[in-house]
Amino acid sequence: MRTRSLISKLEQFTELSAVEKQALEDSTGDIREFAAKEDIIEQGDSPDDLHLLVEGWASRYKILADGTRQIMAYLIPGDLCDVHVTLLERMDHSIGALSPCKVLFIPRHRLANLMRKHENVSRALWWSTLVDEAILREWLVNIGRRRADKRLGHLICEMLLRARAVGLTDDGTFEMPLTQEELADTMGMTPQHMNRCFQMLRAERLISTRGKLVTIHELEKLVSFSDFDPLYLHQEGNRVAVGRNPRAPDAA
Amino acid sequence: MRTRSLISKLEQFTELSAVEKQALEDSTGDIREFAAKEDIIEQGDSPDDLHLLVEGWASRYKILADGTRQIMAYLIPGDLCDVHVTLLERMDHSIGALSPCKVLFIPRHRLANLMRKHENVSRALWWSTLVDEAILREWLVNIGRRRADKRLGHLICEMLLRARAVGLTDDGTFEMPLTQEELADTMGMTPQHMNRCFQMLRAERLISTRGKLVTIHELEKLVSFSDFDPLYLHQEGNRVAVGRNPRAPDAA
DNA sequence: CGGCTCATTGACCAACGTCAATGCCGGTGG
DNA sequence: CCACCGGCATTGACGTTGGTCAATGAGCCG
Repeated sequence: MRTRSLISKLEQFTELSAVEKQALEDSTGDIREFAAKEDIIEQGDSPDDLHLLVEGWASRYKILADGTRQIMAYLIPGDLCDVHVTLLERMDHSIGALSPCKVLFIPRHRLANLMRKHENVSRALWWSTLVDEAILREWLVNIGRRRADKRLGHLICEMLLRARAVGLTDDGTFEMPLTQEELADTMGMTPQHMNRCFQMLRAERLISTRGKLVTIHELEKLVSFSDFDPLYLHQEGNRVAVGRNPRAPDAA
Repeated sequence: MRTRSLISKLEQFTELSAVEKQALEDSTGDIREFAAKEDIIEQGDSPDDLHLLVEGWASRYKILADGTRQIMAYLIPGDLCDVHVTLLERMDHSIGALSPCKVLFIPRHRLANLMRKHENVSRALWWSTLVDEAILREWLVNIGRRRADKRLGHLICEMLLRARAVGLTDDGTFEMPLTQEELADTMGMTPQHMNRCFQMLRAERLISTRGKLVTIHELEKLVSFSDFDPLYLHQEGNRVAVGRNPRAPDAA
């Protein structure tokens, strides 16, 4: 099942029948691999296929005139890169692999068929784009109104819940294949300051790291430290979910 | 024509036939007025009608636990407040009037009919939500990566172009019915600092203000000062548009 | 004339950026 | 096996942007 993680995510919104799942699976095309730092889609492209991230992490980003970068979204397995772009002639930003990635290509016409035949799948896909937008809004809040250390805490909470929804967590620990520089470019700061933030969170015993593995010792403490409210993720049973794992990790 | 500004905006994306325009107009319901600072939609609501802003400015915002506010979008005439919410059970943020507003209510079932019958209108409406999302991404870039004074300059450029698209500008001047505090809550700073930013832009002769009227003396200077690239607004003939008025202001 | 909201000012301070090293670690060629 | 290299993490000193606090003014309205 190459669409396992997508389905796992969509089922947070609505139950899908076996037929629907199969139809989704049957709509998929090739899988292509991308190396870390490679672009999956570049600004100016107008891709013919929908891109589904199956493995690895990627980012939506823009490069400014002065060469600085702003990352506007993280994509993890189960996330779609460009559900919509058909309507805008060209991408106004790029999507790049943050770690080695596997990307599933879904020809647009097959997607269109799928969505026409399966109302339920169609709604679930739209739901996922609405959640993406909600996440974007929350990032704006995060950058606009929270201090650097809380900002990092907030992001870590979010990524834990998102990773959990696609079965990529092991209790309070998950892999976050990002450099501190990438995180800095996400949260509007410098790598040096990002580093200081990590040290604060570690000193407060809110998180610890080993390589790219992050572990959150007591999610509730980090949640309240970071003023995190999972409502915006629109995950079913959200509030309950902060505390335990709502679904058994999928078998690999 | 109560949908004049919406149509004016949509026609940046595609020409609409007289029949389509009429169908859009016929789908509308009541108009309601809101006073400045009044909420049009509150967090937690799940509205039955689509809300189209016809007059005045409104904002999408969230209030944080510590009482601070983050504004995540400005809505001006022609903008839709909640094209989608049907799919998410409840609003994860509020929409409030910034100035006295007139809001046109469009019953969801009529909208659904309209979109079913008129593919072209449907596409135009989706296009407008995609543009909203693109704007949101650009705001993230703005807050994340630009210094306070450029941030303000960037926003002013954007609002000029958006206002122009719905016939609300008079050359380089337009009404921006916002307090400095609201602007500060938009761009992640304090009102005091926002005030300093205004003074910088005025000192550089990039803008001047009289009451709520803002005038941009030479758009090109402000554009380059603010590192503004109108691509993200996905307005037809964008690049040309920075400089002259692409359409004659609609007769009132 | 108060009383309100909003704009403006100035002194001071903290968060965060800048600059310039240094350390760490995994990978690679010899 | 080991020296070296390159990318990333970390550190410290110091500078700047923007926040805080506390007034003062300016315009509007009953």
